[in-house]
Amino acid sequence: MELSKNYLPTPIESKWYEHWLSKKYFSSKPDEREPYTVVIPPPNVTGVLHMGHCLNNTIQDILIRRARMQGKNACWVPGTDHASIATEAKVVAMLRERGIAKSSLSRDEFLSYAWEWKDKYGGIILQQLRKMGCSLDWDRTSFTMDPDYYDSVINVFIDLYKKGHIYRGKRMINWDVKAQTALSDEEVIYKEVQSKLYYIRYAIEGGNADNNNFGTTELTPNKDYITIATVRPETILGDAAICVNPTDERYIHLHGKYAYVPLINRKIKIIPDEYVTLDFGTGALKVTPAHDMNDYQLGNKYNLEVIDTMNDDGTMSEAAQLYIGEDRFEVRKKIIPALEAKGHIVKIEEYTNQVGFSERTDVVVEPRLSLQWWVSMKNLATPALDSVLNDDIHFHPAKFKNLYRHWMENIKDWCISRQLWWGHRIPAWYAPDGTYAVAKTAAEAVIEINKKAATSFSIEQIRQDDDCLDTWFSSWLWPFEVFKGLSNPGNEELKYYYPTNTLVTAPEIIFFWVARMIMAGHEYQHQKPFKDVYFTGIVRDKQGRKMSKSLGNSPDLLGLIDQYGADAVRFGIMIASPAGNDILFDESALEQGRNFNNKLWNALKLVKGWEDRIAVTTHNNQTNNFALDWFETRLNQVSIDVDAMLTQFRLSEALKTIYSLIWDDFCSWYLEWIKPGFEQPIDTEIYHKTIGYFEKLMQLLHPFMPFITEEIYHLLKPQSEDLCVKQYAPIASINTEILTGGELLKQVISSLRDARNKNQIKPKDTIKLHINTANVVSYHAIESILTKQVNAAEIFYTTSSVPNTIMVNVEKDQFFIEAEKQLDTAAMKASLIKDLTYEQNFLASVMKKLGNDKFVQNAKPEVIELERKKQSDAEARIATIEESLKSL
RNA sequence: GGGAGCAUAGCUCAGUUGGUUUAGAGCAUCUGCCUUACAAGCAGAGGGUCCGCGGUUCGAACCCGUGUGCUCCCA
Repeated sequence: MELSKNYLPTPIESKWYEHWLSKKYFSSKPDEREPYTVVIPPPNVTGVLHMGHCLNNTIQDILIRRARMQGKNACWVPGTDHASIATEAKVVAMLRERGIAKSSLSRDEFLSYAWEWKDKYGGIILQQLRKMGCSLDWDRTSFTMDPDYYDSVINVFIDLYKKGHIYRGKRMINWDVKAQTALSDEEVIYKEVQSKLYYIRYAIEGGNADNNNFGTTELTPNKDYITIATVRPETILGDAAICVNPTDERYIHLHGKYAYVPLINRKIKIIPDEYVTLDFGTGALKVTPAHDMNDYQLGNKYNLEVIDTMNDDGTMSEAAQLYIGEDRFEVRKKIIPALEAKGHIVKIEEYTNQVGFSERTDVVVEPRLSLQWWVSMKNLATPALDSVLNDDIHFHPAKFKNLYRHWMENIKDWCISRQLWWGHRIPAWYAPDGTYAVAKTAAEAVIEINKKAATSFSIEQIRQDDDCLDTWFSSWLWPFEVFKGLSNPGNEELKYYYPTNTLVTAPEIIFFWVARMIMAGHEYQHQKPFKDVYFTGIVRDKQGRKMSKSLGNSPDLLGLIDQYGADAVRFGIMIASPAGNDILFDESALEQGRNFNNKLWNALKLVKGWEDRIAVTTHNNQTNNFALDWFETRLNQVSIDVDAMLTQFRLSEALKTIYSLIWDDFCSWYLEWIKPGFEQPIDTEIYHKTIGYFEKLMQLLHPFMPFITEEIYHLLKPQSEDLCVKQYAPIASINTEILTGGELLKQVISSLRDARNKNQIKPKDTIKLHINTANVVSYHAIESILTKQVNAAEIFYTTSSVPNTIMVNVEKDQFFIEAEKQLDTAAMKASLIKDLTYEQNFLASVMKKLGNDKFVQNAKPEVIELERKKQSDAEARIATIEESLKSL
């Protein structure tokens, strides 16, 4: 069979994915094996695959494939999130393109468009995950708005409400006065606007200013009046306080005093708070809790009155006292002359600021207080905090424990209502008089309402809440609801798969999602949802910027897979991504992955080329035994190391280790050592053992690069099973002596090659090698490897220096290279002196330690022992070098 | 404003409870090679004040303090 020059991934990848699917390797059913469960962080149903998904899902696939090969029942559950805000925004945009305004549609009409859209475009991302080789159990695909799931979300809302964990409360929202609807933050577009900054003076209680006529008397600033600056003068009618920085010397004497709001003469307090910046405006801030996010916070802190001066349509309300029923911008125009007439205006400045506009109607958004639904978090947080602090749930890396603790200890209540239609509709009903009830159906609600209300209402009179629940209010149920943990409580699958094993996610959603899943797990299953949480980093571009649409720096992942192959992409993203660290994505890592594929492919080609030349030989038996023993030991050692790394979630490091085992140890050393000469036969034992090693290497690498490893595994020899499900064999204990021998051999070869290089001996020119060693026997075992690797014609053993040769020292052994080449004794001497200096300095540092009484008294005996060994080794090396120098 | 974290080779990062040969890897760089698996390759080499300062210790990249610079999360 003819193998292509380079590895061509595309046809091979689709072939194997289809094969694995047809064999149902990814599908899992409860059985007697130990389960290993991972639930996918459900991507947005509208999403397309980006680098973040690629990283996250590659990691999950590595964990799942390894578990499967370890004999566990591996179950990886796929699915998507309805992503209320993002999806609704996309549907609205799609409708707009077709010339349909959301406001012209009924809720049901809008939702039917949304479902249509979801069925058409939703879940593309799941198809894309197949391209990456993800071994998900597709029969279990879930969606957060599946009928059962939807029901469970509503039931959880009702349950938490009944338990007293859900309540209604006020919150600042973005209000669109034209559409008369609340907007999510994402629907507000900030634009730079040329505004005016008005400086307005307020009379201070007990001063000489007449709030109704400032112009009449001589006034002293900050005694008779205080000046504030604002871009929204119409809101002064809602002022509840004036705030100054406590360190501001201009106002210290005014703390706790009162001032009067112009035009309406409301008495308001002057309060100190760090929130106010000293150098903006006059350093005095008017506080209007009903109409500004930050002022509302201040209002809460100081228990200020909330005076809502605006109606739903942007006109002034009765609470404003003046201009009732007139539009906010009209009032802004009118109020200035009114203030001027009474002498309140000090000056008016030009000012540029950011103003929020409605994405839908392009009118200025009004921050406004509104009744929203909240989850009280304190009780839910306690068990969720404990389970992480006491390591019932392990975070990787552990540094996120601190962050988690800090947040959970200062947790704030969760606002769960969203002014959207796409999502789980809040199961609350309102009667015209404001009485409300939480219930599954209108029929149940009307009964509840009539119990509470003064008059009796009919079912037609009550109206369901228009809002939907926050997306996270459904995804916090994900780890158990994908097994129908709520819709079918205590079922067999839930018992078998839950708690799941590992959650792989990004640290930026530790609070949005991870913490809340832990809470929901404890509340509804009385168990943690997962045992380990692996936090990935954020994938950034080469310059360290976040990937974003506007920067256009997100690579086209499917294009990259086409170009480099999925294995190469998986390699590239994993090779430098330790847990919790951001990844700077660079296409050169993908190239490295592709080159690695190619290296594997070529190693395969080499080995396949021997197939027709297998023979029983005695030739070089001893030498080849050394190569076999050494590589087998090395393979076992690395397998043990890799297993330990993966257990500790050090995935990147494990991959690097395997990469180096294959590229360096297997290809560069082992294969070169056993490679027969041109058209020479290969020993049958060597051949079959080499095939066996190659198989084991493919098995070790398979979780990281599933496609090429499966392909090579089958090309090595006819196989009765697939690598994908081949079980790892237990590893024999290892003989470290042979590893030391191998290291010495590598070092000798490298040093001799270096000497050849430096002395400009051409690769093709042979040398005669003389070895002065106390260990002749051990050199016999590696003699033929050495001969081949340094291109020696002959090897001699000697007990003294050989004149007119190039001298090389490795450890305690001396090597003399005899070549047809003029010797550069000066260079040789310089090199030896450099070595000598290094050794002498090293010895000096060791002697300094050993000469320190306190070190000898305090250090552990094994540490002292080690220092003594360093000393004797260094002394021996120095002696060897000095001897070489003398003979020059 | 509140909190968390990072700083080691040109770049990206390891360095596992302070001692394992005066700090390791990959990429990049330099030198020599088209050697019958692979130039997407082979063989070799060079490159570090472990951010600055102070402290603890027989011993610090690692622990403590402090300064500087950067990043992220929440508001």
